[in-house]
Amino acid sequence: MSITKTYDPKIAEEKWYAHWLEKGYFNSTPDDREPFTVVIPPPNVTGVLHMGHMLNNTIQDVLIRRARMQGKNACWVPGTDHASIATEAKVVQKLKSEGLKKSDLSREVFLEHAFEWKEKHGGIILEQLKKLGASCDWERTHFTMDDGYSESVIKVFIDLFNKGKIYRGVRMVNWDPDALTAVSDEEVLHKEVNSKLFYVRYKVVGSQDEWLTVATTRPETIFGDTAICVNPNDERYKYLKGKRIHVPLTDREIPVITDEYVDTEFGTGCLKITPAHDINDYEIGVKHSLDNINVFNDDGTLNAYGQHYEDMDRFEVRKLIEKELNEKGYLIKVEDHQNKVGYSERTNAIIEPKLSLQWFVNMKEMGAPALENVMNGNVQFHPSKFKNTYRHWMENIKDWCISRQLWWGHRIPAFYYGKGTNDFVVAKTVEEALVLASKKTNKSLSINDLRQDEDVLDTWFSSWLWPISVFNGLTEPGNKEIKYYYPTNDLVTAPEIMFFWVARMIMAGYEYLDELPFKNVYFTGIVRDKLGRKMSKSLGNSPDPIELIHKFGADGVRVGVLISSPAGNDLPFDTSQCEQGRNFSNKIWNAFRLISSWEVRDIEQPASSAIAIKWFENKFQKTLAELNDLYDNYKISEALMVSYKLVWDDFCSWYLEVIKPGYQHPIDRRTYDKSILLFDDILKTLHPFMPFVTEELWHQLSNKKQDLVISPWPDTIAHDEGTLTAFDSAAEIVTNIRNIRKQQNIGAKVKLELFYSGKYLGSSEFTSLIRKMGNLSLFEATNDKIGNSNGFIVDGIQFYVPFGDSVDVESERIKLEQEIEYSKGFLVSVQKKLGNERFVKSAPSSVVDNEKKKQSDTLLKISLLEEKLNNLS
RNA sequence: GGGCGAUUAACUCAGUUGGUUCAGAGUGCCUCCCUUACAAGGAGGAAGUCGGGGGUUCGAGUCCCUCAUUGCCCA
Repeated sequence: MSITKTYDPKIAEEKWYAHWLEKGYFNSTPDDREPFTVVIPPPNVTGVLHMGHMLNNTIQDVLIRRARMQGKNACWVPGTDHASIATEAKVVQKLKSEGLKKSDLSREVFLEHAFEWKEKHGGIILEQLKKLGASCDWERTHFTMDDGYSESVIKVFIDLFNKGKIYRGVRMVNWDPDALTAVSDEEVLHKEVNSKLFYVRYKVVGSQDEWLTVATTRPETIFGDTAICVNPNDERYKYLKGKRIHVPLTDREIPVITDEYVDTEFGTGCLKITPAHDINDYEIGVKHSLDNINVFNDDGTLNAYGQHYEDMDRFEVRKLIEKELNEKGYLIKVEDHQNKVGYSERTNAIIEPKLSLQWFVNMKEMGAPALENVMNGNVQFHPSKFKNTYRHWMENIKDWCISRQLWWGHRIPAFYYGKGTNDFVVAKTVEEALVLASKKTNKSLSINDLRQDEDVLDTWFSSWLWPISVFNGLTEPGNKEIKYYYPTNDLVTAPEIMFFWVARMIMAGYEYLDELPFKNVYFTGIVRDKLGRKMSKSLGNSPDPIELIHKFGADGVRVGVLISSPAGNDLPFDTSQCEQGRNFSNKIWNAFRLISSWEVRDIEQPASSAIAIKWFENKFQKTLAELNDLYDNYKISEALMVSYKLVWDDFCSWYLEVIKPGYQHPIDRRTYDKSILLFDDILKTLHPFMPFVTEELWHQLSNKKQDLVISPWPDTIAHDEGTLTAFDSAAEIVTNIRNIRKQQNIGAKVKLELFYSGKYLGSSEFTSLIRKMGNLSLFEATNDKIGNSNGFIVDGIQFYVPFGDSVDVESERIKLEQEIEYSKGFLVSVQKKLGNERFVKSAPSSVVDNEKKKQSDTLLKISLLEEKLNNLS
């Protein structure tokens, strides 16, 4: 039987994923076992897998696979969200390429196109996750616009409305002039930009030639000015009180008002107030009962108030109006200026603050338990530093604008029967609405008198119910599944989603089930490229995950993304990490190849093998305990590193090298059988990270009744620290011998003699191991001082390797002198400490004893080294 | 402008309540080796004033103050 020299992931990946699915290992139904539930942060239905998903989902899969092996009923619920704006934009774009305009279509026809799009592209990302090895329960796949799910969204809207927690009102919203919809505060990105500050003079009404100068970044909003505001404490402008001002380019006159809001230092200290187009101005407008003049159309062009600029874009107008103001003598000067401008996260359009009638969720009441239960640790954040950010946001939370002027999404279940702001009812169906409306108006209305709200709900207004609604917790309250799986265990997501989603899921949890939605939140970092830039499609700096999987194998890529991504830290990604992962797969593969090449016979077990087994069993147990601890603390990349070193350094470099029989020699059965069991345990602990190669080898190593994916996680038993330290001493001796070989240019095949003076007790049972690994012909105690030899000290014992033919006394002398010098320096520092009375008095006795031991050890070492030096000839 | 982090080797990060030779790991780098599992490999090695300064302490990478740099969130 020949086994390929390098591991080929493709075969194993296809074979085992299909097998796992066929066996239904990923499917979960409630039973007696402890549940372990993870709901996927639903990716955008139109999305394709990017590196962020890779990181995120690999972590979830690691957690889920380990829980499954721990005997828990692991349930990972996959799905997608409908991503209102993003999807609608894509559909609009697609229609445009076919010569169709959204505005020419009816809502029904548009939605047909949208669903068609979703059917075609919606499943891509989930299929990609399978390539990664994601062990989701695919039978539970949800979509936020599925019937049952939609029902719960509408139900929650109605319920919150009836509780008075949802209201409709005119507010300043963030208007996206490209997408033609409002977006929430969280969907606006503020960026520092270079702009201009225009100094424009306004004439005082009734004066001959009296002017005041206003500084503004937005001269095009001049048509919407309804007041000039100065600080009441500003001496310069006290005389203006009660006067009226003429707005340039118009025939309007506006009052001068005073408000402490105005910063006397900024610009001229005179602020023009445009309540319809700036949130701060709006608030001042409300306070001073100013008019609102909206000068923009929804698409960002000016309306009739803009006079001859009507229908021209706001930024075009800014340029033209600068020219006109200048020509007509209104413009005093223009300065360069830096300010922050809001951009739409979805379309990158500059956000236009706009007054409009929208639906809001009152956050005050619902925010309280959501804040409290994170701060008190009921919901744990990993790493906990994110609690600060969370608290800051929750303490300054604003009401949530949930209406979107789109068609793709859950249509708001409000039905209007008149023109008044209050002439509506909220109901699940138009029939129910009719009953309510008739009651409210005391008139007999017909269905034709009712119009449903045209808008849909923010996508997050559906996905905040995700941990509940994937188990039908709202449509069938108290059902078996919601009782079993909820609250879920871990949520894995990016910090940028903390407010969009995490906070709101917690709110929904307490609002509807009076219970947290998940116990732990693991925040991943952002995946960045070598230059530190966030990986994004627009920059084109993100590798295609599927191609990476092709190249390095799913296991290799999983290792690659995990190896340097501690929780909450950004992941500076480089494909070389996947290469490292691939190499690791290969290393494991070759360990197997070595073992499987051995001929097994019933011969005596070498002492070196017996001790190696004893050592590795203890080493494995110690590592397992560490591993469990790291998992419990969500230190996933550290857990991987610990596993990596266990395999590479301990198992391959030491254990296998010790037990490896000579070329074309057989191995004894005891060692062989034990090695298979040890390898099995390793595969178990590696499985969550590298599911494919481990399952493959699990079966190749020996006949198994059970697949690895559902095999029990190894039990922890006490380990013997003494065996481990004894091995470390032995290893140190071997390393010293190798060092001497290297320094003296002695080949690995040349046998050496090793002598030691003193009592070598610590590692006596490791003698045979040292002989084998050091390739020694002799290893014994001596009372003679061996002059011409290379030497080293381990555990206070002097070791000698007599010089062979090639003698280099001088280099050995230098080495010894350096070592003595270092040891003496070290001794001085120790003695300084011990000479300090206050140290001896105040430090705990264990620490003092330790220093004393260091002193005596070092004294011994120095005397040994000096003796050795004297014996050189 | 307000708030919260971070700064340890060339890179990415560990470092629990201050106390063993505590200055670590992986990668990279250097040297030697195509040795009979693996060159996607083996053996060995160099590398850091723990951002600067001050303080508390017998003792500080760890606690406090301050400055610098940098990141994130909010306005």
